[in-house]
Amino acid sequence: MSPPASPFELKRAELTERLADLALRDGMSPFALRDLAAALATSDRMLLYYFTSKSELVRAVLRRISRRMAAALAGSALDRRLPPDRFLTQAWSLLTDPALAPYMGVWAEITALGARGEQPYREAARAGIVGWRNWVAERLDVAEGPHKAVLAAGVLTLLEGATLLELSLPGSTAGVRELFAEALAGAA
Amino acid sequence: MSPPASPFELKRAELTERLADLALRDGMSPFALRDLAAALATSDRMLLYYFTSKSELVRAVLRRISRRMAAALAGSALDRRLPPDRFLTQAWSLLTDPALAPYMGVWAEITALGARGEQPYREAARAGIVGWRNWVAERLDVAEGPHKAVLAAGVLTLLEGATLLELSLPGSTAGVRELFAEALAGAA
DNA sequence: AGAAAACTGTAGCGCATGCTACAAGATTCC
DNA sequence: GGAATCTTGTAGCATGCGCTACAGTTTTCT
Repeated sequence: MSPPASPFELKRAELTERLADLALRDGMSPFALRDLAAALATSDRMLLYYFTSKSELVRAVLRRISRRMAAALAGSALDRRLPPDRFLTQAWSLLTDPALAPYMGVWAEITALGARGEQPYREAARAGIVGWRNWVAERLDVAEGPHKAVLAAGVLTLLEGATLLELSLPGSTAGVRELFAEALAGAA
Repeated sequence: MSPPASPFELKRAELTERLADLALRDGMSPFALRDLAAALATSDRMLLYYFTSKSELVRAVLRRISRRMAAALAGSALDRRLPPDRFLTQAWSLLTDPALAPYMGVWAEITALGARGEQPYREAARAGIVGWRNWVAERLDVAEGPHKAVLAAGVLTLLEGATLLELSLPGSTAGVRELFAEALAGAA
């Protein structure tokens, strides 16, 4: 899919991979080049050699995480079209699953920092939202049209709100999934 | 409501007030003592004298903002009980109003930083969620009981998701308010 | 083999941060 | 009026940050 991949690019890719691990574990905030280098048993000098600047490094890591997340979602049980209420239930379970918690944590960081306009997070947040919306839309078993777009945006709104609330105060959305599954089933 | 208020406390309160203005305008991230001091025409030395440490300063500002927001909401048109669908519509308009955008921006920062476990944001996020939920519950014209709690949490989930999505990508929740207003009306 | 290019280690610059030491004014209280 | 306390300015410490200069080593190419 890409040119033969030079040793430089291979190494850079490997570093990006391991940096993504760290970001998913600890978040993006405590990203300091020296600390990252220590965790990877290299030097900050090396990181800058392969990424030229920190913001470029962050960009690469965000891209990597986004791709990983897309892969995780693609490989999940949610691989076919479902009516809105059933999709909501399934997606809700999926996104609040502990296995995806690291991703949602990073996503929370991105949206909040992006909401404040900070680069490169703003850009990442916008791209993420569009990606999420498409992901939802592709899995909704609903006739194409404006209504479907609104439905997708609505489901996304719920999922976004729920993951953030659950991250901050676990249990604070108990029963909400069922509430809206019923509401959506009724509206269909 | 409190002891006579020493000059010290008065000055501290005034500083907190003006710091809250800055936080609402620029967010919490670029909070550096020297910059804040310059903006207030004082010195970082003074800020530390009145707040003893930066984290205490942040805590004071967050409290102040929370109180202001509560006051703004209490003084809004949303002062009586409404059925869920109508409340949702009204609250949605209120919270996405440009006048409240600064508050929602800070709130986004709090939730995201809190989701990552950073103090004092985590604490502030939890308190905020509980406050929001109570605010919603007090205005829902619904019979007391478990269903009301779920309903309040559901409305909160929608509002939380919508404000974040709108901050990151304005227009991304077009039509969603009406969608759920109908759904909630139907479920009642 | 020798030149050129790619890679990596060491050291440190310049800047920003939260915070402190110290002392000088200002205010209060007897 | 003088002592004690409250308030404020100046200067600077210690640390951490992103990043760079420079030199040395390794690899690649002809």
